[in-house]
Amino acid sequence: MAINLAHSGTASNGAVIHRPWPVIVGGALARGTRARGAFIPSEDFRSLDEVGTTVTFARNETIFNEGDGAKYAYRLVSGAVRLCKLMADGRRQITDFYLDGEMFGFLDLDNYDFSAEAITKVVLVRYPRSHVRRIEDEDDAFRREMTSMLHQRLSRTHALLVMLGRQTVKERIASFLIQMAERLDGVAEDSASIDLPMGRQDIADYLGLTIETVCRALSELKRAGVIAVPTTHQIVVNDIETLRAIIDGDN
Amino acid sequence: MAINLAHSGTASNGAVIHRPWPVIVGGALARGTRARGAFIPSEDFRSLDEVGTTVTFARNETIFNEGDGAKYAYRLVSGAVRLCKLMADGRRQITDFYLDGEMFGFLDLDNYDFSAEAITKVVLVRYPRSHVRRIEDEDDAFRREMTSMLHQRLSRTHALLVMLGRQTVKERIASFLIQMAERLDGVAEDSASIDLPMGRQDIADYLGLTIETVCRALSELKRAGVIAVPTTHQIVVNDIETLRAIIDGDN
DNA sequence: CGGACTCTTGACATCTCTCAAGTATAGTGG
DNA sequence: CCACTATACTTGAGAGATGTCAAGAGTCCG
Repeated sequence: MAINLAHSGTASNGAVIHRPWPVIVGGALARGTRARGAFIPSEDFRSLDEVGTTVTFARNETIFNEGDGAKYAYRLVSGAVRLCKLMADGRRQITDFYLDGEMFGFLDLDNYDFSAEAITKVVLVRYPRSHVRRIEDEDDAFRREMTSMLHQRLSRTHALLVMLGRQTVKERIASFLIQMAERLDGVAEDSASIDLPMGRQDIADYLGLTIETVCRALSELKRAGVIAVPTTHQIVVNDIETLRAIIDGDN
Repeated sequence: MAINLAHSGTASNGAVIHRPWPVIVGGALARGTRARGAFIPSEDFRSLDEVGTTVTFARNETIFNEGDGAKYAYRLVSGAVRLCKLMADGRRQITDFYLDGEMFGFLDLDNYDFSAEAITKVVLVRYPRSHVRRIEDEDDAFRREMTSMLHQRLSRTHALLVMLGRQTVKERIASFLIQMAERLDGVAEDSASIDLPMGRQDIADYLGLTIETVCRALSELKRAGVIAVPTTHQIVVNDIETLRAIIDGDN
């Protein structure tokens, strides 16, 4: 087995190509596609199906760079992707993570607005943007779906803006954990196990912190019994209420 | 005279209603509507003209609140507006400023995603969203314009994300000043005078800082001769090259 | 089993915030 | 038009939080 990552269950072998659209269990899609901010395709996207090509990227490989001509749009079959902005001196800000089944690269204009990198080994389906644009022109429902995705993105970005500008370290970490629990797992009633595909440095670059600060915050939550950390990439939330309380400003 | 603000020249009297579309001097609109991130209307928006109502808000008045039903879209005739997100305990993050001639409230879904407040006395034209949606359905060019505005907003928000997550105080202030110089003034060859409509607290809430930190950073630039501050709301950039160098990481 | 990488922890430095006082500015009413 | 009061801005001193540097522990993968 290659990498000890969360999404291995979905399959990282060739078989996945026979089931290109993610299977949504329960009523998850109906319940909250937008609320959860996950860009999971609806019926409208099936018209793209025939023109998709399956491609694979290794861990830490670059899928495209900021400023590149936006030739393709992508749908994640398995694995996880980070979108980032780089500063001249190497400082990095991750603007979003994409997980299993989500779509990206559909919304950019002529050039990509940021780089996309594979966090784990990644399998994705790639669609020519020219084709996407044609469908956009022809199909009202598809276009509405795209606009809706753009709104979701903007809304998610605004939430991150508040985190970076006005939240403390504890609050950011708590927000991040709950966000990931909701996106990865879905149902998080009381206790949830989160399998994080990304490493500590990625979390740090997403939350505007250093890796050491992320570690310390997680350790503190562990010490307080709020979470358990069986392995580096697995986090068990024992007490989600405390996490929620932290977000609401109870330090 | 009421308020010592930048945009008094454009007129804050009733006469402005006879000239509802901003007059763009020189080639400013053609040169850089998108590049500058200013949402200045194009021809496509004229179809809205008949249904607009002029309304006025006093300084610090709320135009709408986050979560309110998005009944109207707005175009700023004169004055300045801030969009903000509030946390339960009162912490505030400003996500964007809107200046003279720009449009806002067009892009939200059913409910506004943030509050809008008048920074100065504000004159704006208000359009019913139902009408906007109808035009959107009927007019391809208009719809494209809206999508383009949405992209601009997203791109601007990403830039702010990098500032909040990874830039130092000096870098943020320098970025802010250059951004404002470009948006308010346009041509900033060597030295530029910026008339800031917003106060220090607004700048702080935009850049994720405290008001004291903003003051200190400005004072330091003043001491170094990079800027002059004739009045609180007026900033003269003496040495834009140094500002640019600061952004690129030369501290 | 071993080397490379990632994560964790500690000690210390630095930066930004907090609290507090003083100064300047703007809007109000005489 | 001026004086007054409220508001906004500036500056200082000290506290607290986060970053930096460094070492050690853990984990992954060949």
